[in-house]
Amino acid sequence: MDKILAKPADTKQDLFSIAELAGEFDISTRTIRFYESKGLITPDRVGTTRVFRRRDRTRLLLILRGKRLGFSLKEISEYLELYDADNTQATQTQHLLNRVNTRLDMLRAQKSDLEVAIEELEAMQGYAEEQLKKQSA
Amino acid sequence: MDKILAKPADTKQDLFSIAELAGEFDISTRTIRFYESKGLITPDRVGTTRVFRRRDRTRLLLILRGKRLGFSLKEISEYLELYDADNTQATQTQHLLNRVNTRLDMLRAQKSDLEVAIEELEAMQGYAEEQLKKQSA
DNA sequence: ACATCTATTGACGTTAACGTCAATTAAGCG
DNA sequence: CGCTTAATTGACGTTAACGTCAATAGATGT
Repeated sequence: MDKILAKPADTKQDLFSIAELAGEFDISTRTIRFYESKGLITPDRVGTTRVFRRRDRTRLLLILRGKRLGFSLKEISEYLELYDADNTQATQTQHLLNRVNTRLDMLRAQKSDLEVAIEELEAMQGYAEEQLKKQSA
Repeated sequence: MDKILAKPADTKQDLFSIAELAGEFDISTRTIRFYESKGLITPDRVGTTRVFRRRDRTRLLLILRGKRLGFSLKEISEYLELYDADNTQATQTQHLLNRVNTRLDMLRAQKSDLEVAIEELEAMQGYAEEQLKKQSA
């Protein structure tokens, strides 16, 4: 496993080492390199050493959130593309809008699934609490 | 691939073949057997042929929803256990309640992640639409 | 200068969640 | 009763998403 040492995060930093980001997000350096190999992030190099800027740090945040939401790396990479789309040409903007709307539909469907699941569990919770009252009475 | 034939679903059915369920939920029969091998569902047998009741049909629904929400089969199986927990003994009910609450925490965290993602995309949507207006003007 | 971190790359291993294929067995029907 | 269709099991293949390990190169502290 990687050490979680790395430089003391002096506030307002805008360059990061692979170890810093791994420590901050609690993932392995290998995972970060893997994401790079998949084109999800594109750190600069100083010699052979990777140097990460805010952009890739932000991308890592989005990647991890995407994972928490159950999306595959492929889906996440499509999601990330939305963030650096070209907005100078109307047709490009229109394409972006279409893709954003498609994504929104997916996320909203997922949200509605989630809400149903939550309601069901809340019902179970209510039932269980009621049972406990009865049984202790 | 499996044929999507199977019996005409006479309403109020409470027994199902593997092919019917596969067709209805648009998954392969192999997947259903795989879920069984993992203990997620426990169809009856008539000879060697699987016969599914409403219980397993419902479980399939829950499994698929769990998958849409990005949970692993292992997590889903724990989720399913909540549905057939023993509620006759107070200590069991208390355990159930604890596990339900743990699940609820997970789902609520996910929902909050989702809401942030949706807001971000809605902002992008608004921005893109504005751009298009400007460009067409 | 030397040992010690830290990083890089490449090769290979691993787990989950299926799919594909083949050999059998069972069921329905004209 | 053969024939076709449907179902079962087992063996093996596959893809995604990493982890493990080894060899090597740079940077760093003493």
